Order: sequence, then C-alpha cells, then structure tokens
Amino acid sequence: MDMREPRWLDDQEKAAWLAFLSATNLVSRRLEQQLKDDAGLSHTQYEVLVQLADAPGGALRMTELADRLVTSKSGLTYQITQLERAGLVFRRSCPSDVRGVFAEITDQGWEVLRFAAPGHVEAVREALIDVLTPEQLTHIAEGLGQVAGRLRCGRTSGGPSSGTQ
Amino acid sequence: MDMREPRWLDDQEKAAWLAFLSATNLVSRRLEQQLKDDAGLSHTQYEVLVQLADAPGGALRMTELADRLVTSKSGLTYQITQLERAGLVFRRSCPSDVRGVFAEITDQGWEVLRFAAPGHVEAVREALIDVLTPEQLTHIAEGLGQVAGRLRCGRTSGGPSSGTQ
DNA sequence: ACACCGTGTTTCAAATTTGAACAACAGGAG
DNA sequence: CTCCTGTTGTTCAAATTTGAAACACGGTGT
Repeated sequence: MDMREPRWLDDQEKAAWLAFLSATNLVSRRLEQQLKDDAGLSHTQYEVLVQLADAPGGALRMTELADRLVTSKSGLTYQITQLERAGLVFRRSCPSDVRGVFAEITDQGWEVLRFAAPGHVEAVREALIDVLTPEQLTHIAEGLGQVAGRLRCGRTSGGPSSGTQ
Repeated sequence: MDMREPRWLDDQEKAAWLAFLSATNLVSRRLEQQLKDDAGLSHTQYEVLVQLADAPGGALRMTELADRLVTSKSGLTYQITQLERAGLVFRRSCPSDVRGVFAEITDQGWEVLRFAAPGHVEAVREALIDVLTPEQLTHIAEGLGQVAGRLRCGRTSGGPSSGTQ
C-alpha cells in the first residue's frame, strides 16, 4: 500500500504550499507583535477572550475551549492561569459534572477585549483581509474551510472511497 | 487619523479569517506530529534542512536562513545547535566576513531529508493540497503569495496612496 | 591609527508549549 | 454495589521560543 515513488509537488502545488507556509508564519508573527505592543496580550490569550465573549454566558468548558483554540489541554491550563492572575478570567466548577471546569470572562476581561479589538481587527485587515479582493477572500474562505473541516475529524489515513487515483 | 468606529469584519471576512486561523493551526499541528513520529524532526528542523538542500553548496548564512524560515535569529541559533549535535548540519565560518557563519547540510543531513521527504509530502497532500481543486490551489497560491509579499517588506502602516479608500 | 556606528551571532533569563503521567470522577455492565 | 473503561483537568519535566543585552567585527570618516 505504499508508493515507491512519492507524488512530489508540481510547481503549482509547491507555490501554494510555500505561500501558505510564509503567509501563515508572517501573519502570526505580525499579530503576535501587534497585540503584545498594543494590549499586552499574546494572540492565544486574545483568542481565549474572544471565544469566551462569544459563548453564551461568557463561559466555556476547558476541553471545549482547547478544541476551539486548537491547542493542547495543558497549554490552555497554563494560559487560563495567567489570565486568571491578570483578572481577565476566572474558573468556576461545573454543576452537572464535578470534574468539569468553566472558564468565564470577567468584566475586566470584557474591558480589555473591547480595548484590544479595534487595533487587532485593523491589524488583521492590514495583514490579510484588505490585501485580497472579495473574490480571493471567498475562495480562501471556502478552500481553507474545507481544509480545517477535514482535519477536525481526525482523518489521518485517506478516505475509503478515494484511496488511489 | 484614527477612526472612532473601527471597520469590523463582515460575515464573509470573518469566515475567511476563521478558516485561515483554524487551517493554519490544524495543518501546523498535523505536520509537526507527522514529522516527529516518522522522522524524529520538528517542522522547523525539517525546513532548515530543506532550505539548505535547496541552496547552492548546501549552505546559507544564519541571517538569510532565519529570514527564509520566518523565525527569530536566536531561535535559529538554538535549532542549528541541535541539528549540529545530531550531525545533520555543521557550522562553517564565512571567508569574506569573519562575523558571518554558514550553516551547511551534511551527508547525513541529506540522508535524513531523503528519508523524511516522502512522508512529509504525503502529509502535506493529505492535509492541504489534495483537499483542494487545482483552481482553489491557484487562488490560494496567488492570494497568500500577495499576503506574504506585503509582510516581507516591513509595511506596518498603510501605504501612502491607498490610505482612506 | 582612532573613534563610531551598523551588522551578524550568540548568550541569557523568562515565558510558553508539549506530551506523558496522574488524580478524580462519570457511565455502564455484571 | 463494584469493577472497568473513558473523560476532564492539572502537574511535571523537558524542549522550544523570544527579545534584550552582550560580543566581535566591518566600514567609514578624520
């Protein structure tokens, strides 16, 4: 079931992969810097606040939050501890499941988020959104949406019906 | 020169940004895992080998290499030290500039790279390339190419001619 | 030759990330 | 009720990353 000769990337594919890698790292780096400078938050911390602010009741279970952020559970534990220390978030135990822990955003968390959001959105525009035409944006949203969708469902090996060819 | 009311992202833009963030993290995570499991390399280390293998003479200056990998110089110093310890790379001083340091790939580095490449390419296909149609790939290559291009030229503030629409 | 500023790398301490091991509990079968 | 298996979060040590400071040198003006 292995190919002696792997299917290398052609020029088109290589270009796409290279662009993806570069854009990914550069955008990440830029946003990290912007958030740190303007609001004293790491991108991870900012995303925690965004997810909590979006969630009903401003709270989410640790595991659910970790999944949304695409980060490890231990990594999230660390960041929540930091944010708790900063007073932007607090932990609350789950009524229906003693093991469960809710992370909930505080008023001060909302404040910080409201303060940081405009600059962050502007940075996202400058780095990505406003660089592209609406058509490009549509195509990227669709394509990368598929990519993310597939990877979320733990598909490591190729699907059954589309094995070879 | 600041807007009281920031231009928030509309649904289309938000979807694109969300997809970009998710795809970015998920792909990164998947490749990191694949390389570590199959070849005992981190993605950063793998990219170092790729860049050196691509370079004439199999060698690059530290700064040049750091720029291509989009990483910090100190971070590169660390990784090159690790790779040197593993015998995949070695340091060589630059003839024309005593300060300069070349990182050069070794025969063993080539071997490891040849061993790791097929599996990595296959993983890249599974995660990104083969998920998309050729048209989508073209659009993404073009769009993200522009994004990367702009960010490489240290443009923090908006350009002069395209300020306010 | 000398003082100076900019460049190329490394060093260093601190922050972050990760996976494995652990502790506590939920849910169901016997 | 009791045993098993799977979850949920945290802890822990080790690896990695980062920016600032330290170093060593190149190039220029005087």
